[in-house]
Amino acid sequence: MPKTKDKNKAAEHLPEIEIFKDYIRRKGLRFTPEREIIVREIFEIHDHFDVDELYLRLRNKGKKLSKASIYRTLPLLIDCGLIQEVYHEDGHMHYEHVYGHEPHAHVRCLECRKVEEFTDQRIKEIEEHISKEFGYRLTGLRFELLGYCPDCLKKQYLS
Amino acid sequence: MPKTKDKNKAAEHLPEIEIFKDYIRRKGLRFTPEREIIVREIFEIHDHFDVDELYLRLRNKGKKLSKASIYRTLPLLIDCGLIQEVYHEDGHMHYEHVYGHEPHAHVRCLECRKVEEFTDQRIKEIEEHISKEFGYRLTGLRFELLGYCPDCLKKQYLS
DNA sequence: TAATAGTTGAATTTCTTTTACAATTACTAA
DNA sequence: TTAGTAATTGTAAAAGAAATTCAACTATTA
Repeated sequence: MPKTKDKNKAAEHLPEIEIFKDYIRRKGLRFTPEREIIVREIFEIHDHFDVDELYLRLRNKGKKLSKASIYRTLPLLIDCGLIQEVYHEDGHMHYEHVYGHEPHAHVRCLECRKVEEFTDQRIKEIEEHISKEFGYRLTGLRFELLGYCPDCLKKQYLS
Repeated sequence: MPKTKDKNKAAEHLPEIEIFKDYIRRKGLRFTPEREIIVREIFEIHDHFDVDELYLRLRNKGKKLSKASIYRTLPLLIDCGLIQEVYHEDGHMHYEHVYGHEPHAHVRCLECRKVEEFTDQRIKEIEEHISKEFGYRLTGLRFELLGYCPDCLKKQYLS
């Protein structure tokens, strides 16, 4: 078997796909080609993404599936804990991977609109505190800090 | 001057109104009756709110102003730091007061959809850390924990 | 008091997301 | 392997939020 085939094989066994398949079957749903294409594409994006970006990436690769299918697949991926809504901006929702990512916060510059990620041990501590103290079973978090980045502060847009 | 008059007077000097007025004038904008009505109503709501709720509250009080005015006023209130977007749910944005409120997190139950607030000293510590370490000037934060509340866990919806 | 510039409401538009429906297809069990 | 069934798809339409256009109005300034 040629090497390239091996590579492709490896790509087919993304843990995300397996988790999705398990979820789909547990729910009595169907693992369709459309869903597979969408999920694979999402996990090739290594950044925040939105429906339009995902749709255009697929179109550019010649995959002609409808936006309706994307809109229908996203809640499934959220439900099985693979992705989550991160923030609503420019009139639509933005998503990010969850599986394999540590809980983290986003710092957003209100001037240049850049978003940076950072982790802090205290985020987990707070989660644990809430779980134990309030009796919640936590499945996700969104943490966003808003302000102005050093570059924009330097450029004297703001003082 | 009768006591009731004093009470009303006091209500007129809400610090939020003064902050809004200052902002409006600093920007060369106008403090109109519509804006005043909207801002006063917002600060009579002591909870998260959305455009529709605000609009209906005003309607029920016989204040007939347009949703367009609400949509136009909210960004002003966000810009001067009086309110912020908290979360996007049910297809629209929800807001909360910022002025006079300590930074806090929201815990949302994905089953009963209840939202609880809590504070934690570590939230401020993280803010300070980001400010100092990354050189940001921070103006706000959103912190949302998602999961299942003890009541819903008990009801065996989930195990 | 007139001129200027910001604001309002109503209606319209834009855009995101959801949904209805008929055709199609994945899965199940014989 | 092959029906039978129930879920899924794409298309188009619908629903809904938010932004915008525009003429009438109004606060502020000169």
